Amino acid sequence: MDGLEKKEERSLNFLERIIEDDLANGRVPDNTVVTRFPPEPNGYLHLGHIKSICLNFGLAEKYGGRCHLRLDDTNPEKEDVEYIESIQRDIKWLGFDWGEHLYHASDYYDQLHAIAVNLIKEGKAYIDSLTPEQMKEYRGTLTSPGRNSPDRDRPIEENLRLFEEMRQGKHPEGKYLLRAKLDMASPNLNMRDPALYRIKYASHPRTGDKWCIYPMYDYTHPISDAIEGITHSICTLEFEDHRPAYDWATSIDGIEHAPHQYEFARLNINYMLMSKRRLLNLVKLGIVTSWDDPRMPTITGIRRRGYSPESLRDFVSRVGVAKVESVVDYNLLEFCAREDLNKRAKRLMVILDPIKLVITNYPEEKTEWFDADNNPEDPESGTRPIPFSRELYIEREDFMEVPIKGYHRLYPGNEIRLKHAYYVTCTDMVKDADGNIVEILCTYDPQSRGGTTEDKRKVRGTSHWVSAHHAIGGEIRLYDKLFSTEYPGATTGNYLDDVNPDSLVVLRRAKMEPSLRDAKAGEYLQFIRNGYFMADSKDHSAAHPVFNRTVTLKDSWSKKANKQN
RNA sequence: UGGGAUGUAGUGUAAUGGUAACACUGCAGAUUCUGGUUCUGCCUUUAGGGGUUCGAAUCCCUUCAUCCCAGCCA
Repeated sequence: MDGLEKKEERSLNFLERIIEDDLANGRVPDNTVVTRFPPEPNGYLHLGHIKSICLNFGLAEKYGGRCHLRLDDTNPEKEDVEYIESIQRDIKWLGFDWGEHLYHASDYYDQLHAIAVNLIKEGKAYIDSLTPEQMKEYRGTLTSPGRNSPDRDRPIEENLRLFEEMRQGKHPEGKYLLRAKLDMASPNLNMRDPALYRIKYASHPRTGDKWCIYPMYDYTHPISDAIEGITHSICTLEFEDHRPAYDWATSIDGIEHAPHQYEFARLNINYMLMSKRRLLNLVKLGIVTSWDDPRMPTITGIRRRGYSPESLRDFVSRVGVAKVESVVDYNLLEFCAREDLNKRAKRLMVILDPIKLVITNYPEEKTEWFDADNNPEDPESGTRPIPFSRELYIEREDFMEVPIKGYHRLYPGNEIRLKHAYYVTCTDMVKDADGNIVEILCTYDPQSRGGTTEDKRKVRGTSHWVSAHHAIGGEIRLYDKLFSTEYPGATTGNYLDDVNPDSLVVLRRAKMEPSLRDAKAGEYLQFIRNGYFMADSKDHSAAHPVFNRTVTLKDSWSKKANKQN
């Protein structure tokens, strides 16, 4: 109880404060907080979007309101149904539900058009025939004001006629533009007569060829928010300069409901890239195999890698939300993955880099079955039988002919425990002609059956193992960070220079517990002492098992060992 | 004197005029049938300067630093 209450006491972030203040002062219609997640369907959702999703859906949930999913599809040149579908799949996987409230900016094209016509009639918008180059020139610069377009005072009737002709497809792309009549001298460039509609002969994923004029973001987004009754429209910092445009659009005559825009800092993580454009580039260049390559920070990629939605949501909540540009440490992401996976992952024994171990005093044909814990963290998880026999595989790094200081695994004369099974002592080894160790010879203590002895003598090392006769083969994909520097591209200016050449290491000689044949994508696994893994959703099969490493286990030994050498 | 925003341990985020704190990282140690987990401890913080105040991370002035904006992208 105490713990729960303390959790509730956690201080509010700035958005929660705004909402609670609005609620307390009766500024929220029907006391219902309405937010929206408005992705543009021009790429796959990534970790950065998860923050926005959690914020928007989380805020609505916390205050008993609702959150809409609105696809911001105003630029048919870049958008695609592939993305529209993946976005919905990814949000659902994260565990959020927009219920009936799935919308598209394109749902409002008719209304948007009618409002634009009204604007023209009121003399608040005009058709401009400036070329893009001229537009740029007339716009002025950051430090100097712009100039009015010669078309700014075009008669209303003519504006109306030209806008209609634009709609009917009577003019080529770029010929005309509908612009709001605001202030060319504004220090805010977004207010220097922003474009409202442009001509684009592109077929739209939803409206097909109905339109050849498409509305711009600064016009569409705020009005869409207003139409849907959004109360709190939250977006990232770079839209701060657009807020005056937002406020202008939501105060157009006839728009009753006026939502407000609030900005927060987008999520950045070191060693990662978080822009759709650059992620798309990685796919196009073949640096990764696809959008769902397990090294990608896309939701679909992280999912395939083996992260759970719970750990991702936990990550976002730990990151917090503020208005300061920040870079979150990659370590926090891995911490969240491990913390979650530790509680839920099924433990299994897999030898990544096998070396044979023969127990010379163990009967040749005998097989014993031991019960292994499925998860020591979860008493409910039960046990599974694992076969043991005279010939086993252990991890090559679990043996050293000449042990370094502090090494308490297997070496000549040393006794270790084979997890769940017996104590074994190394008596000898077999080498090939080149002097490479090819086999380790041991004796076992029959009294240590099950992994403990009556005399309670201590063994410092415990190794995992698989029975050579029963083991299955398969492919293990060891993933690491896609970039090897904290800020990809920081030194050379080209992020491609910092791609980590070892971001994927494929192991094909691994030996696994037979039960792994039945593993399925979506099952959280821990290969004991090696890390967390998941069957690959595309390539895994019983005939050819394939596992992706989600994240390693924390490893305090290799650090120590490296320091010594 | 273009506009807008932001500065709290290495990294995130609290403290909203009253003892600067939590998490991650890092470093020690204890426990452990995973060198995992768990537990304990340690390190390091209010951008600078001035002012108001009994008292300032918080209010005021000022300096500095960083980020965003000149798409018919979102």
